[in-house]
Amino acid sequence: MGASIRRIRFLFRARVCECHPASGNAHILRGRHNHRHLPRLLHVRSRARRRQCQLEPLGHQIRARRPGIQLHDGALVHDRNPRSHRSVHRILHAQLLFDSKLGHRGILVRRAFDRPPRPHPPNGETLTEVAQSPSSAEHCLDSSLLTRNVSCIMSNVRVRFAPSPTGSTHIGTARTALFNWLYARHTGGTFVLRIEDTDKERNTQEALDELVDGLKWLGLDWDEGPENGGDFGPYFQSQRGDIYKTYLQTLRDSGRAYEKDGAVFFKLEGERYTEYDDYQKAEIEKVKTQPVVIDDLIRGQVTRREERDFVLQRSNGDPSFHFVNVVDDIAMKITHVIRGEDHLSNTSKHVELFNAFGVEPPKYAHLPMILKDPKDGKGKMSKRDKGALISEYKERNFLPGAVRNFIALLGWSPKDDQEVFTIEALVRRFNLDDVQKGGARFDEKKMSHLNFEHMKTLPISEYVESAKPALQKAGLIGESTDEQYLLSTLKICQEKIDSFENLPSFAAYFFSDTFANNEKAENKTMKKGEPIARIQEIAPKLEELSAWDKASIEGVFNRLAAETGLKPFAWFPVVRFAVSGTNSGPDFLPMLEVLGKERVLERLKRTAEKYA
RNA sequence: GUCCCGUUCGUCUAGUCAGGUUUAGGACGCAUGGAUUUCAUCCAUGAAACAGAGGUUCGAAUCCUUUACGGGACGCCA
Repeated sequence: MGASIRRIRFLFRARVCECHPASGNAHILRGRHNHRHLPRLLHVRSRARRRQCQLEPLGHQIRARRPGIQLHDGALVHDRNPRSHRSVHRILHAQLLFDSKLGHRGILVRRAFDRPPRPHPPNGETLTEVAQSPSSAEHCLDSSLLTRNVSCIMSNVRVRFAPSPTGSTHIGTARTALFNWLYARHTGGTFVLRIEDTDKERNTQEALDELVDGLKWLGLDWDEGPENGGDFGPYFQSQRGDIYKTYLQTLRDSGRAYEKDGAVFFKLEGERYTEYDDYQKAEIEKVKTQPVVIDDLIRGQVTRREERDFVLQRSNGDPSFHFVNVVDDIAMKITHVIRGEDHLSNTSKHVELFNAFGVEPPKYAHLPMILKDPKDGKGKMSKRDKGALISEYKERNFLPGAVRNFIALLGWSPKDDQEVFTIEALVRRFNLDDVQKGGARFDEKKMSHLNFEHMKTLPISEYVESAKPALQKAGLIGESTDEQYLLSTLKICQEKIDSFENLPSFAAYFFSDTFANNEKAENKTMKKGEPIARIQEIAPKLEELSAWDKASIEGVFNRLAAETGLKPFAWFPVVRFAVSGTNSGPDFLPMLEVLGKERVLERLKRTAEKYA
């Protein structure tokens, strides 16, 4: 057992018989898809389902190419190539699709480990088939199994999030934190929070508090760092002065650091010359160094050359960013550095430092920038741009899960059609391989949409809790509000309203008798036809009702409709307007039921008098 | 200015590494229509992209060259 899979190729043949409405002819869609075409496959499936056609799987094969993956009875047991995570997901995902969506039994096909990877496509290869029971594929997908298997190999992963608390927490900052956290959780590694507060002038306690609050709000925790401690502390750079002194001395001893104008500089190796620099507008000393190669998990190999000595310690005695960053990464045994692309050009400095210390640099992953809305100008998103601050979403009562989901999708893609992710699914699926290279632009509409998707699936008890702050802020609920009434109100609002921010205006009339009338709705319903007659017809019948539930209320409207020959619709808008002051809201009958007989009758009466 | 990174519908993206199954897929947004019952909900349908030019190839979104455009860095900020 334990044959390693060398090539994953997911082949699929489907026969879809669809009756084309125009021609009336049945025709056949036939497709063979490799693992890159999962979306296509899903599309065919959903189209078949929509047309109520039959989808007939003709068979499929999975072959694996990537070295270092082993499948053992369908389970992942070994993985040493980081790129192969993606492949593993594909296998698992493919099986899920076949087992649960298509109702087809998954077949895993693999071939011997020692076969040459070429030619492609392989002709006439003998494939060994290993039949999988559907349950075993499900078993593969079980997150704990995946996490456990991956973590036992990758548990040496140590990533850090190293913010500088100089202001409000920015969405890009939050994303860097999230990606680091996801990578740590996905691999079973360690997530370190390190505070880069070497600039005493600009760091504030408030900013630090906000940062910590923001991370917690997003559901991110850290294994080592402030509040939690750890073996590599302290985790505030301002408290690590002695460590930096020691490391600086090492560089001085080896002749890689020198003092000039009271500051300490790093000494690059190579021939020195002076040149006029157009950017500095001055004659500057430069060094002909050997280029350094940055091994970037997202961008591949990036070659860059550092040509000027840079500061390690400022003349006031404080160490500089580049220096402390590298020293801490060494001292904290960081294995992967995941950060914004704006650091890519700094990385050559960092690699030079790692080399000077004789330490292997970590793996780098430079995330694409989040760009600002062109309306707001050009360039990367800044703290002043609309929607840029995490605190803003918190204040606007966005769900943290939705915000997390959205920023995860800013630069990362699961490679299939799924968009709504729980935090567990994110951990399971996240991978640096699937991070985009190009910059992403922030789309507020999509953020709201995702928020709505999360709101819809929230269990009602959590929904109520999440809704409370917004309602309280608007003064609609208080100590005396009946919990049961609140719950039934929110239950009928949940599927209709797309943000808690809009909830007060949407549902004010449930909690207060003094709601405003929507002018447009008033013109539409009260200024034409005979609205008062409709109210006067229905009110007495509703009053007679002994049981106040949806069915009984519906019965009243239906009976009246039968008597008068009108449709129930003749009364609905008028009654809705009378009780709510608008023409939109939750489903009509449940709304009346929740409002209660007393409120409904009172408001009908009030409206009839007002418009008489 | 120098160096580095990037570029698929308006936006987020799939497909690019291993060229052919693609009529370039999905989602948001937009438009139109529908849902005995309003609607900010739901459903259906539609418009909408491989930045340009060369090359390699039987075949290029995919490989190569180049131009354009966008982004980043160039601090005793982080």
